[in-house]
Amino acid sequence: MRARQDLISEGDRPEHVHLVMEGLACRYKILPSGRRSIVALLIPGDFCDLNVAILGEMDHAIATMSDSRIVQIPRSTIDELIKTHPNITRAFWWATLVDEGTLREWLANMGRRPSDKQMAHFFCEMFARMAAVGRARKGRFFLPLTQEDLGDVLGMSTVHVNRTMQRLREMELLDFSDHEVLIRKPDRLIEFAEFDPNYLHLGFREDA
Amino acid sequence: MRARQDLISEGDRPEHVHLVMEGLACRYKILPSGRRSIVALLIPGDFCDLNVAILGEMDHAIATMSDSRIVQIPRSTIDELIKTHPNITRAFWWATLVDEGTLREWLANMGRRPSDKQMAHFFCEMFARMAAVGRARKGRFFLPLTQEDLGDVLGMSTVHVNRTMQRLREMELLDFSDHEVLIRKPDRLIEFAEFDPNYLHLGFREDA
DNA sequence: CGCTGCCTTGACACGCCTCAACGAGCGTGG
DNA sequence: CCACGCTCGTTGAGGCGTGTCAAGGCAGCG
Repeated sequence: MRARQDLISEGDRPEHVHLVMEGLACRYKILPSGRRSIVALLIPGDFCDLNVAILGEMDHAIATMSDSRIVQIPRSTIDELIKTHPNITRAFWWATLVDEGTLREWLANMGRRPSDKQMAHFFCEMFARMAAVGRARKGRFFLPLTQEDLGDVLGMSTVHVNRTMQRLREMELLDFSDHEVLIRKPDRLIEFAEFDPNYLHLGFREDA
Repeated sequence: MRARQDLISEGDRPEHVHLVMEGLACRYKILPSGRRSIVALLIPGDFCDLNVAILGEMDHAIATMSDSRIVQIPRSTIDELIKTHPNITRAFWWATLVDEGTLREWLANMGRRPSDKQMAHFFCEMFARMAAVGRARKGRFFLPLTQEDLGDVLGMSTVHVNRTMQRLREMELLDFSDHEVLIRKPDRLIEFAEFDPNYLHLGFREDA
C-alpha cells in the first residue's frame, strides 16, 4: 500500500486481519474537534487489528505512514486457529497484551513527564522495537514521520515538537531528519528518558 | 482487602489472577521522579491481571482505592481453561481488548482535549461502566477517589483538578463530593465531553 | 518556474503547575 | 471531653511551559 492511506476506518467490520510486513502504520483517532491523536505505531511484525477478530467493530482507524507491505488474513482463518490451536491463540493474546503495556507506558509518559523526556522516551522505545525486528543498525533507523505526526503521537503542537527536538539535538542525544533517527549517545539518552524496556516484554519470550 | 493496599507490585510474578467483586482498584505506575500515573480503574467484574497468565511479569502495580472484595484464581486454573476451553479464552481475550480500547481513549483524551472536557469525559466513562454493572442509580454512583487520585488519572495537578471541577459544577453538569458523583444533566455532559461509548464495547456483546 | 509540504523562528497569550497557606472533618490519645 | 494531628478540599499569587498565530526558508516536483 502507498503511504498515508487508511487501512481501516473507525466503525468498520473488516473481513480481514492485517499484518505489517514492511513499512510503518499507525492507529489513530480523530476527535470531534478535528484533532488527531495517534495511539500506536505499527512496525513490521505487528498485527493491526486482532481486535476485529474478537470485538467485531473498530473503535479507531489505521493508516499507513509510509509505503508498506501489508498481509491480509481472512477473519475466518483466525477464527479457525482460535478454535483449534490454543497455543496460537495464546500467542495472539500475548501480542495484544504487549500492545496494552505499551499504551500504559505512553499514557504515563504523556501524563507525568516533561515534554523533552517524553520525546526521548518515545525514541528509545522505537529504537528498541525496531532493533528487535532487525530494522536498526548502529543506532540508526528509518522513521517516516513528520514533526506534525510526532506531535499527534506525543500530544503536543508542531512548534513545540520542533523546539523540543532541537533541545535533544543540542544535548547531543539524538538526531532526527529526513525520516531517519540517529541515536548519538544511547546510554545518556536512556538515562535521560528514564527508559526501562520491561513493558515491551521483548526478552526471549521466556515468559510466554 | 482494606483500602489503599497493593494487590500486586511491578515486577511481581504472582501465582494468582485477581478479580474485583466489590469496591474499586487501580492500575498505576510510579515514575523515577516519584510521580504516580494511574492508567486504569478497575470496577466490580474487572480482571486485574490476566496479563500475568500470559506475560508472566507485571509491568505495573495494582492497588485498592477503597475497601474491596477480591477473588483470587490460581494461575494454573486459568492455564487449564485456556488449554481446554476456547470460548473462555476468547472471553478473556475480549476483556483485555476492551481494556486496550479504554487505554486508547484515555490517551487521546489526555493528549488532545482541554482539561475540562477531559475530566467530563472521564466521568461519563465511569458512569457508563458503573451503570453497566448495576452500580449507578439515577445518575449517582460511588467513586472513592480523592482529588489527588483524580489528578493522577487525568495527568494534572491537584490544584488544577480542584479548579476544573468547580467549573464543571458551575456549569451544572455534575457534582462530586464525599466520594459520590452526581450527574446533573446527562445529555449536556455527554455533549460537552464529546462522549461516545463505542470503545467500551458494552452493547449486548453482539460482537463477541 | 511556481507550486506545495515541511521545518524553523519570533511574539504573545493563556493554561496549568508550584508553592504556600488556611479551613473543615475526623480519629486518636491525654 | 477537648486538644491535637492528620488528610483532604479550597484559594491566592506568580511563573513557566506550551499553544496559537504568523511569517519565512528550503527542497522536491510538476
